Amino acid sequence: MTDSSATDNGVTKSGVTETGTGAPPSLTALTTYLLSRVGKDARGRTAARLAGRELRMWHMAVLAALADFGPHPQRDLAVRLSIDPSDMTKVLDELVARGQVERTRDPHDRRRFSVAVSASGKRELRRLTAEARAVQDEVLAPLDAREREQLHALLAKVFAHRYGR
Amino acid sequence: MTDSSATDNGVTKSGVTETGTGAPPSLTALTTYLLSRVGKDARGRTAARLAGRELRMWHMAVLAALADFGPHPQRDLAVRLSIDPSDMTKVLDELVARGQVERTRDPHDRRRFSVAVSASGKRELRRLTAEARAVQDEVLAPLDAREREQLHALLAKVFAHRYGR
DNA sequence: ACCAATAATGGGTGCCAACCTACAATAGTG
DNA sequence: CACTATTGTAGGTTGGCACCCATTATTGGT
Repeated sequence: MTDSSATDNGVTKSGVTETGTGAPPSLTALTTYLLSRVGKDARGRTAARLAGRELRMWHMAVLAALADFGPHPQRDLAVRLSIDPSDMTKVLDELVARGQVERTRDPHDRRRFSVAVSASGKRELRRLTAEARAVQDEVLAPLDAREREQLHALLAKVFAHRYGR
Repeated sequence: MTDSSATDNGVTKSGVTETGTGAPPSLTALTTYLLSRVGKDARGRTAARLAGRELRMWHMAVLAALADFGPHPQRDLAVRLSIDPSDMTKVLDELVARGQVERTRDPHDRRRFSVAVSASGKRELRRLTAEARAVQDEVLAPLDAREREQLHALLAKVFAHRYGR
């Protein structure tokens, strides 16, 4: 209690500073800490790659959602991805400008747009997922195939519990 | 290729909108996607709790580092945690104001501060880790003890590969 | 005694994600 | 038709995080 581990870091007795370099064990002991560090790293790396193609995460998410589930009313797309409708507008503006999604008025309700991914959008999505997988290989480098499966399964379980239906 | 899964979401034929609600499979298939989503969630929740105590992540990291490794020269502390020295100054200002860390001039090099955690700081850290563990229980709820160990071990391996030593 | 390097600080910048509000067009409802 | 709700849009705010630079005090070297 009085005595912490007390390495008495670098108190420079004789002038030489020996700084430890690792992360605090009381943090790395937390699974959530590792989770957020590694997750942030992964996110950062993929974001960097997407930026190389002038895109951000939401663009990819939108393309993926449309490719996976088919056309959506714009609003429902926002709901599905839990993004603010006004932000969705901006993301779609950009994707439309690139010709990667198409906004068409729903004739039965002219307030609504039906949003669909174009052929070019699908191609883009394929490129993006390729990049993402490359990042994945970087990040999961120290794990062998079986370990990767395990990790994926565990995360999927956690993910499904809160976000999956 | 021509035919996506095409659920033709909510095209409102008769007025009823049936919006799917899950995340796109082509994303959830990526381990890095799960990693960043779950990680972000974990980070967000803990951040929220810390905010309840008027603190942010860096404050906790600093307290943890000092508790784990003993007093640091301020600059080395910044290096260890990979934070900009000027930002470290600000974080420490706040912790000092709360009486949770102590800045004392190193008598052998009066440019330097030696930073140490106070008793009150250690108490705070204990509260914070308690909060963090609570969050962890929320997030990892669907996993049993063995699965949690597995997950932790896998993440630790990944983490160590880039950040450790 | 002088000079170059270093520690800490103060005061910025830019970026991004999340959120919020007001508004115009359109729809359904009594 | 009058009224209310909904859709998409425009615009702006906020908070965090990561940087970066100029300045000041102090050191160590020569």
